[in-house]
Amino acid sequence: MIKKEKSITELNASISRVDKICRSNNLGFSDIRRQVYEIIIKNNKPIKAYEILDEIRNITNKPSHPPTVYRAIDFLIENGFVHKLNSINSFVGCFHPKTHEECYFLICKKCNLYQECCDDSLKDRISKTAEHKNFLISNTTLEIEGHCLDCSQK
Amino acid sequence: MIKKEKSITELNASISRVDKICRSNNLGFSDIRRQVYEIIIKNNKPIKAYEILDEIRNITNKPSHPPTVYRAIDFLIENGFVHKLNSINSFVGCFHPKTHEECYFLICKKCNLYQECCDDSLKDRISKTAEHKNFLISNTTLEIEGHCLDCSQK
DNA sequence: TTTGCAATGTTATAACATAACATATATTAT
DNA sequence: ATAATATATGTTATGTTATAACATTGCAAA
Repeated sequence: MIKKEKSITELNASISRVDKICRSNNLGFSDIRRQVYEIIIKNNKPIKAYEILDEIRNITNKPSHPPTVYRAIDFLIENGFVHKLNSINSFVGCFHPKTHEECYFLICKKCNLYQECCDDSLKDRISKTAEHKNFLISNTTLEIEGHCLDCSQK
Repeated sequence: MIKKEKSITELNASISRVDKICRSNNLGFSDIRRQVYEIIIKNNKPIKAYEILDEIRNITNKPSHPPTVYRAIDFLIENGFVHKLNSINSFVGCFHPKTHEECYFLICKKCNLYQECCDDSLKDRISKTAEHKNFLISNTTLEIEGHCLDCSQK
């Protein structure tokens, strides 16, 4: 998928963007929440809750427990800073929070990298499909698994 | 969603359709697999693995264990007779196995009923999106959660 | 008839997630 | 400043979902 690692600069930009959003919306962007967010976005690939927990334990050298991580994740998802990939029980950062509600993904089974694929025509098509069945969407899971160009060529 | 229960006739038709497909493809449609399939399709709503397990235990009055159920489910999914809804860790029957690969769903959060929404334009849109990113699809999860007409009117 | 294979039984445990209650920290109203 | 309130975190325990690993069974081909 040739997804280069995010630079420190990019990561910091993401963090301060989230920080700013939190300030202006009166959301507490606590140390734990920031740490979890940072761990998720630093990781190039979807990361699992217990992997995050391990990282936290490594960083802080204090006992940490699942609820700590899951609570932070909940906060981050609620506010659109992070997405859950249901098909692989993993989490990814959102690099354009608040710019759109739904986010769709391509997930490479081989290299484990992912891409967002949130184009409007797809979104429209999904809306129309739901509309046609008189269905009121609250959230959409679209996860396309397969192989990225790189991996399918090997 | 006003989804009426499947009639006995419809259920039997489904079962014998699967049976036929299995025969002609040399797939063993064993008692357990048949039972699990039947439990899934009889249930109007998405059903969970452990709920299936409970049913099996009730029916057979013998000790049954998770692997039994999961193995049957795996078989049924592999052959397109059943789908997993990743967003709610549940399973639903497929009433048109082998007619198309991917299957998309509308899931009502309130009444828990679901509908398939496998229209071609949606499928095409997804294919094009993946193509555009040079991505080779192996399987797609599209689950739209929200409220059906019935439930949104209440 | 034994060898091989597919399916199932069984035990144990891994992986994912939350309930419930205690404690701490921040905010606000007095 | 202080009590009252709300928000966030710590901690223990447990609930839920899923699989590994190995034993057993039953059937079919050699």
